[in-house]
Amino acid sequence: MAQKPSIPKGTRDFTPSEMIRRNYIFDTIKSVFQLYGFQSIETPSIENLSTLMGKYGEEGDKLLFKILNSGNFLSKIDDKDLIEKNHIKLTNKISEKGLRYDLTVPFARYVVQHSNDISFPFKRYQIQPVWRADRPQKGRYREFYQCDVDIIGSKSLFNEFELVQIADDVFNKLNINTVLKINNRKILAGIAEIIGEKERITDITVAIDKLDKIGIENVNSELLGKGISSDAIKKLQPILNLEGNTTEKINQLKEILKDSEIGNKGIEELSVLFHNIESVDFKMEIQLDIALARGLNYYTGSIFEVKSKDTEIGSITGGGRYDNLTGIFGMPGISGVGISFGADRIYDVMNQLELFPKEFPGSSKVIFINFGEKEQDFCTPILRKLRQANIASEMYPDADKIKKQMKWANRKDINYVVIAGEQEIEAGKVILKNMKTGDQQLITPQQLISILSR
RNA sequence: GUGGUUGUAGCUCAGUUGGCUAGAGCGUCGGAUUGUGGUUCCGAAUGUCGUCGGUUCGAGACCGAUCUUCCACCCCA
Repeated sequence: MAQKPSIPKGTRDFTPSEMIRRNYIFDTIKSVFQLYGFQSIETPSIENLSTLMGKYGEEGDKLLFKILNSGNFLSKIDDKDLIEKNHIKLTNKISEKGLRYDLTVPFARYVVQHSNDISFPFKRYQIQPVWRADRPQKGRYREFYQCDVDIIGSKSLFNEFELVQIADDVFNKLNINTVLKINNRKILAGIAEIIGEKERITDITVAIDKLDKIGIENVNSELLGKGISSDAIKKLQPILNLEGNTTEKINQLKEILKDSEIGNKGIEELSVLFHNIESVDFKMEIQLDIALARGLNYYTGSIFEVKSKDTEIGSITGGGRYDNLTGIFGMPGISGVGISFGADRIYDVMNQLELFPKEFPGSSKVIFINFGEKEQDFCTPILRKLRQANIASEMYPDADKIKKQMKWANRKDINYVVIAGEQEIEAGKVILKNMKTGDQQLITPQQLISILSR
């Protein structure tokens, strides 16, 4: 072998046994989505950069994978631009397409583009890979799958409630212990307003998002470093120190935010959502978390995040409401809300906690040992009948040594082996061997089908 | 993007202050058993020591670059 081939940083190959587990996650999530009446769509991997840029904040733009224009992309570039080395300016001229960064923005684009064919509210799910030019770490990949569900064209908070139930269902089915954190962007906006730093909402939310991780002292010093007035930081302290259950927190916020119109709106929304949540039993823990901010710029109302309680992997699901994403594409006044399940992180959590079922129906139920041409001819019609009876079955393709064939069957976790050599064929029968128990019996092909049908 | 870290057989990893022919376990393959896997026993194969360059009589080990891994920051699923 010359040079070993490799794949780009932050990407992965998936082996058959990994795919069995990944598909288990995808299938579970998909079945829950369908249970709630969502329909699937797909969009292209690449979008026009004009669609993607400016939707994820400054940081997001940097993390977009950009695709070079075809042909001689330098032919129309001024020497001046090259010498200047302004990479942002130059990038705009040599690249007009990029890999999608999430599924929500392409979805908004899709909705605007297909608005004539959609009857709102539109409920869609979408399971596809996304790409981010981030530096990889554990649980952080450059190519990963998101499983998005969104309802667009409805302002009702019942949609938020549905999404919370979907999250609970998914993680119950996957057996993952989770906590769902809920907050509302309008409350964050209200807080910024009340403390007199209305314009600095992004800096403020980014800082208090770290409260859990770095503690109140460090949050304060980060805010100070960002140029937030010490007076404002002082006013923020009681908010960061909110305690009690959800109702108590909401009541305190009502008092704190009473002079902020947007803050009041946020509290009203939260109250409605939590009222709904209290009407149903949930297995996951659900909490109001004032410190939850979420980085994506387009959220305007409810925001969610789900964390696994038993690992350090970080958030495995996130989402929120966006009031004007379609507006950017020329179709204002359409509100949407959605959440996104991070399949790869869910995989990592389940793997780490050994939550995958022990046995998967990932392989054939039965395999025919191949003794040679004559025997193969004898088995072929039986094999066909088995498949017509919906029994996953296969024949080993070469007349290799029995030992090798048995070993191969064993490694593929195939439960039954059919042995039909000269003696069996003469009797018009086959040997069925149970690989778990080692038992074997001489039976007719008819009996074989009825036994395996059970 | 900033700072650090890692790379030796298919996999997990040893390899002393630079010194002869680079090792182990697991797996793979062959045999014991030419019609019976998973257990047991016996045997075998496997490496441009990530890559390129440098220092040295001599480099898996030291230096530089590059790629990759993981970690922190940033940000996020």
